[in-house]
Amino acid sequence: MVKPKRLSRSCVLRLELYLEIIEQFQKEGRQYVTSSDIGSALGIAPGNVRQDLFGLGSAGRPKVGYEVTRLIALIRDLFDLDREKPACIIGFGNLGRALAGSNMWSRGGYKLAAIFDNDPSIVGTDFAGLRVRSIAEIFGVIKTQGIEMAVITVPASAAQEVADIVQNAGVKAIWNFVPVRLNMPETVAVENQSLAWGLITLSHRTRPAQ
Amino acid sequence: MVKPKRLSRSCVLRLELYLEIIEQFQKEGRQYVTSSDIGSALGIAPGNVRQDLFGLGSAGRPKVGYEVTRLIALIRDLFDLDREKPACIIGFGNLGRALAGSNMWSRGGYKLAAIFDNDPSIVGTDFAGLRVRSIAEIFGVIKTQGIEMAVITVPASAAQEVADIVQNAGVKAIWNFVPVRLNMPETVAVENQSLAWGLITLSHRTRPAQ
DNA sequence: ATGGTGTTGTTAACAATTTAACGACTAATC
DNA sequence: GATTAGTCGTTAAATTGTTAACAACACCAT
Ligand SMILES: NC(=O)c1ccc[n+]([C@@H]2O[C@H](COP(=O)([O-])OP(=O)(O)OC[C@H]3O[C@@H](n4cnc5c(N)ncnc54)[C@H](O)[C@@H]3O)[C@@H](O)[C@H]2O)c1
Ligand SMILES: NC(=O)c1ccc[n+]([C@@H]2O[C@H](COP(=O)([O-])OP(=O)(O)OC[C@H]3O[C@@H](n4cnc5c(N)ncnc54)[C@H](O)[C@@H]3O)[C@@H](O)[C@H]2O)c1
Repeated sequence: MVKPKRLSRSCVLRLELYLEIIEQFQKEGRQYVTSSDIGSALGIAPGNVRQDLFGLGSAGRPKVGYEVTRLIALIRDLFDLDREKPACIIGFGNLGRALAGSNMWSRGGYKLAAIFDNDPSIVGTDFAGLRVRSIAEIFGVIKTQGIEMAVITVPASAAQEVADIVQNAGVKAIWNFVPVRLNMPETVAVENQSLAWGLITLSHRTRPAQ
Repeated sequence: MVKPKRLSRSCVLRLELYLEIIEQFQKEGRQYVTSSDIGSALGIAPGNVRQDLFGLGSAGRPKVGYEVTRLIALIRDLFDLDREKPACIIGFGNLGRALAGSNMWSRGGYKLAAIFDNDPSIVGTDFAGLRVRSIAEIFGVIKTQGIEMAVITVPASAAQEVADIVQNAGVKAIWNFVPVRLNMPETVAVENQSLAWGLITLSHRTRPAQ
């Protein structure tokens, strides 16, 4: 009997890495992986790996390691990756196009179900079998298609307005790429993908010692 | 006398948020901000803010708050944001273009000094006063322009090869957007911007309780 | 001046996470 | 079979990060 113990953010982050590397092992045809396999591939202590995996309900055999398929299933279930929730992209500019074409959707969890823009020269064009729709349709489409997540890649001036609309339409999660702090109720999970972080972090990490 | 105490990752993350919000206060014409101002704008306890700021060397006055200009200067110095290090983007596809056009460069730390691609129909085109150069020139350009950071946005198949080149050319930092774990020596700071994380995290956060 | 009030700098308690350790179990070997 | 070696599950310790608390101090009103 496993309690729904809350995982720390860093643990979730590691689990995501584990999944990635384990899937790679699977591609190489391996049936079992050990905590050392995972750890050394990732620069994480094997004990740390075991403890993280411990929380998932055990799937390992002493002397042999963890069964790859079972481990993948456990992590995918933890992240709810096997339920393909409908998602949409709002703002089909450079960033929106890059995200739409990214292979990140292939891991599951969400499937791209709609794209919106307000530029008449973009609306109506096709992308991977999806017609870019007018922003005017957004409320209705979210409702009828049951869209649960919205990727926001519009200019900063429109971000809050767009967020308000999708929230009212019933979206559960927002992935916000716009450098604006969205004002949203607690009930909506907002993930801010501030790329400036990466830039600043690198600048900090390579700062010459003083 | 302040020691070069190592900051935790989450502290760095918060400090970046502080900088953002303090600059906003500055735009509004304020000269002083209190830890409560910062905290309530960000949903962080004021004491936490003070403790983070404490490590920077004090800049605050009781009853008044922190001097905005001094605080900004301290954080910018911590992150080495005032030295505009030359950076380049490699792979000028959708993502490369979105990043090149992003306003994240305006905060400083790096300035976009070169763009590379290997597609003849892209090489030679202009972007914001920068000519997209052939990948063949990359080694020489990095050397002569003293480029310190490379943003990698090429297809997965080319990522490691590109990383090896820039590393040999003397780049100190790599911002890797490709879902591939780069094999790099310790001397190079690699920041993996795996967008899949955001996706998975949202899927996890909105997972229905079981 | 003087007392009141709000905010910092700093320390201490507390909580969470990471690291270490080790018994238990499994498979292989002799 | 017994023994050995390798790896897991689990507990405990150490480290780190967060929260709370409060004295010292600066400004303000009187
Ligand atoms: N997270 C980052 O650091 C990062 C990086 C790059 C871009 N961005 C942000 O992403 C956003 C988009 O960047 P981009 O380079 O793709 O810009 P872009 O101009 O190429 O794309 C914006 C798109 O949004 C559409 N749009 C504008 N208003 C709209 C509205 N009200 N409803 C629907 N669509 C609307 C436009 O027609 C355009 O197609 C910007 O806010 C930018 O700051 C962030
Ligand atoms: N981090 C994420 O989740 C995320 C999101 C979107 C895209 N991506 C990744 O970013 C990369 C680019 O995505 P995109 O949508 O911009 O693809 P894209 O095809 O639009 O752009 C790739 C560009 O790289 C150029 N290129 C190819 N080989 C090269 C080489 N050897 N040297 C220099 N340039 C080369 C191509 O000419 C093209 O212009 C992909 O690897 C993709 O997986 C990641």
